[in-house]
Amino acid sequence: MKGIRHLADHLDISIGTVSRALNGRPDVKEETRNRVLEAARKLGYVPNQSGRSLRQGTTNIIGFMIQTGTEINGQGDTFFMSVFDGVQEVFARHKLDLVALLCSSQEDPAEYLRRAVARGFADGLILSATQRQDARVQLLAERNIPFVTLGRTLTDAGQPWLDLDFEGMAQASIDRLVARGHRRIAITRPHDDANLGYIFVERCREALAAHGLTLEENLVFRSTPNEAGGYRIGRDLLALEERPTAIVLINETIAIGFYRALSEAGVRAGSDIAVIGRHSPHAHFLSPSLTCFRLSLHDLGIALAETLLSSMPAFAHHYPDAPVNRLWPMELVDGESDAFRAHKS
Amino acid sequence: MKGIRHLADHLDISIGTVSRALNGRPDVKEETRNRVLEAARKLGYVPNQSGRSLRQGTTNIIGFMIQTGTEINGQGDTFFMSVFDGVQEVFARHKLDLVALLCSSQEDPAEYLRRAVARGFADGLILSATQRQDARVQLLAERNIPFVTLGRTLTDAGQPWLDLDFEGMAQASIDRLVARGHRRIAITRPHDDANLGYIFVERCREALAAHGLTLEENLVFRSTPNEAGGYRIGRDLLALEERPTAIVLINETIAIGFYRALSEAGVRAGSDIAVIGRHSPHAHFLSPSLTCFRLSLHDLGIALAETLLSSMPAFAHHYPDAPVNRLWPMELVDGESDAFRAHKS
DNA sequence: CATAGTTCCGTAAACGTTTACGGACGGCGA
DNA sequence: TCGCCGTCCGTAAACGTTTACGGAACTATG
Repeated sequence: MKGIRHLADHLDISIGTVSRALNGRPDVKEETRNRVLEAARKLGYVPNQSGRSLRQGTTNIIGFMIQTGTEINGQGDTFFMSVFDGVQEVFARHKLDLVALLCSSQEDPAEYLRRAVARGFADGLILSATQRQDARVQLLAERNIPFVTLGRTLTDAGQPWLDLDFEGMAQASIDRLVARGHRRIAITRPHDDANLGYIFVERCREALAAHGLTLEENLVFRSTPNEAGGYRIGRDLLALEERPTAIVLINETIAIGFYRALSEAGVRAGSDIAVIGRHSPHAHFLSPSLTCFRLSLHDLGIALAETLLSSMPAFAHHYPDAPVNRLWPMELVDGESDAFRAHKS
Repeated sequence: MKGIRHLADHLDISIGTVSRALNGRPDVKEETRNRVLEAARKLGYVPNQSGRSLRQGTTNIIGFMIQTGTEINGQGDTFFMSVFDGVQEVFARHKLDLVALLCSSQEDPAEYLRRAVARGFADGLILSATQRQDARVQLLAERNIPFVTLGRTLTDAGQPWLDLDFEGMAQASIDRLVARGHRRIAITRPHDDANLGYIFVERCREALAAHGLTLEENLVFRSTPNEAGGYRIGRDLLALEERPTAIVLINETIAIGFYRALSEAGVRAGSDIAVIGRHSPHAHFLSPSLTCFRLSLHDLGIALAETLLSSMPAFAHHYPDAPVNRLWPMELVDGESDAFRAHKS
């Protein structure tokens, strides 16, 4: 015999009382409760997940969906590891468990998600790597599953979202570079349909326009969000007849490949071209160090968790004034890579 | 009304038949089965996870435990994403789902695991970031939960494991460097109790001894497995009175920090010191490119999955001759960083 | 002492599945 | 015609919990 019945027999009380004692119900004598808790600890009893969630229709599990294989999320492992840690800090307070739902690169993300929620796997979801048109959003909204997205989509259904402030990044980058004399500024965007690319490019365009400049389409580089993509951008940029004097890199890891391409051509960031990128653990350790936009991933995770919980009836009262939608600011950190000043033409 | 009962009512048959039809039992008429499958598809029916696993005591879920927060796993950016993808390729054939069990940096890994298995969360486990003494191994062995570890421990309990061939890496690195005239060779190891550190150091020592050389203790650098750790190693190494002429880096990401430290001192890998490291997506894109040990992470994931399944009674017959323990070979890929030859003294 | 209220606990139903068991039905051979 | 076997399906129990309900034992109040 296993489970709660074992515990009940051992203590010679009924399973109902055991359950009530463990769940902190008021109608159980304090002494009895202590006996139960003690025995549970000693016998290493932990309630069976399936039994519990079958009965009460809730799993106490929150799923963070990520897509495996590389080149998809556009973020490194360390990105998610840090975010996860922040999320869990909040969830721990509510006895919620975080698991990562891993969608294989072989499977359609929306279909994967449909299966996961139909099985009743999780009480809530966190979605990342949102595409511009993202079928997952509508799916969850229809099913009334609480969720939050890391990244806006065009198909938002009123769900809470957080997103990095790419508008702010675009504005600040362009402003700084223009102030330093740059007129021909290259930018990058992801190769896929990620919404952030559209947002970033448009805001760069506007920011340039505010300075009386226009965004040249051949200075918008599209690439996979990895080192190879950055290398490709570097090669393409260097092959231009008229090189831009500055570039803003939207992804974390592409700087390394970009540097390599420069290096092969004897060009040096900071000396021959100004480079602004995104922070990652290696940003400070490149040579020259990367001027980049940084954010606290841990705090981002905390905010994600709080936003999600505030949309779940059972937890909302703990987070009365959590904002539903939030642009997460990034901080411009000085490095050596943007030291190059363009001559006024 | 929901679930299988809904489906049964809709088709005007009993729930037992529906279940049998869906699960591919033989005792159901082909025509009935097709009607059921069709209706299930149309209504989007997916069996409830809790009900199913409560009844049959199995979840069809395999958990891959990883520890969140950074500096813990000691792997580079996309390491896990690639491994996951390989694992899933195998699991998909058996309708098994892979989820990542995320242990917060605030929680004791063994305690976390104890809770997870007691709740009956997963049918099997994959453990990574194994420490030299790892309480998780004994825990799972006692409870008779099928599992495989990525990394050997001293407390192995006869469970299947896979591990990278750090012996081979040590041997090949030392042999190559010695053949190129190096006599004073530095090596690195993780800061924590990870078993691979012990293995690697000892094998390097042996390999050196075979060439009549001794491993100097002050040339063994211990560091966190990240860029900052690599930077620290570089600084410490450059501060030595007598610098080694070569170094072997055991972690993936430390090369970037190491390069930075060199760069600040006007020293260049490949020209002034020979560097051998571990492959990661950025290895080819550093300047100079990193001579490193590479492995197929996707294939490693496949092997992990197969090894695990071969130890699970329900699946073992599919993998009759999967090796229980396996040293996974790494391939030495030429780069520019080890071009430096030491003068014979 | 009678009554009402409170405190605590046992009983049993319910959650959504799977599956052992048995029954209905039809085909077949003797 | 009778009995047997095979095919297909319905019935109900079981998995491990939680929780509504009711009842027993006390306590308080009059």
